[in-house]
Amino acid sequence: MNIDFEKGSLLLKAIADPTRICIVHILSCGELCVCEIQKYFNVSQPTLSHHLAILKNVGIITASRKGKWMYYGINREQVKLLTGFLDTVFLPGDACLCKVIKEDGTSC
Amino acid sequence: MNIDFEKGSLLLKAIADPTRICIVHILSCGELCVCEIQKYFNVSQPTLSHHLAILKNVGIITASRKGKWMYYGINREQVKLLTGFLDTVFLPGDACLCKVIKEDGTSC
DNA sequence: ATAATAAATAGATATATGTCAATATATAGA
DNA sequence: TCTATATATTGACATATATCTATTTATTAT
Repeated sequence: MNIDFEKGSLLLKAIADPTRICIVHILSCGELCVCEIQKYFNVSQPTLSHHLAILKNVGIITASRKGKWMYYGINREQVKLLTGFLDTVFLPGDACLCKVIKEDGTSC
Repeated sequence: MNIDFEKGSLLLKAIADPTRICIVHILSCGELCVCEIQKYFNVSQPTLSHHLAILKNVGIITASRKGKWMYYGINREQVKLLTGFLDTVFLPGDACLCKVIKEDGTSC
């Protein structure tokens, strides 16, 4: 069970933005369409769309069209992957990469 | 108990980098000096110093000089703050900001 | 078909970030 | 005090990111 720091970083980067972390917070109570989400923020529609695309690309939110509206919602499975990743990262022990040295001499 | 998305984002940004998340992982087993940490990575000494400074600035790692060496280690309290922040962000319920609208009409 | 609404894409721009080489600072030992 | 070692700082540069306006695409209703 190797830790994928690249993948983990992508997940973290996706939520490491004030607007995006607030988006997922708002969505944690249930699905919302873009125009509903937008009421909570002071950003343009394209900017919001951009943030939603970033969150969706890493799988932390889902998107489903219902008529004219695109509904976004939290993907709890991916959230679990994220928290699990963090747990592993901060867990000391025999599985830590400080015990492993790769061929090039490094370990990460 | 308000959620500080700006502060949370700073914490997340600090670890949302492949090198830095690996640094904290390595440090999770115990304190190490810079030259020991460097063995695990393929980056220059100034670059590593820069990453360590970022992690230290948000309080996720500590620094203590011992003679010529600067030892860095995990700050478990700050890690708890981070995981607690994430728990709150993803927790649905009455405390969610989707129920709150500020004066300017937004909520985040 | 046409118009209206919802959302995404394209293109531009300013700022932030990660990296390195060169240099400076700090500490210990001779 | 001089030298060697450990780490930090500076300055430069390329890439990534967040944001906007303008436009396009998708869907529904008239």
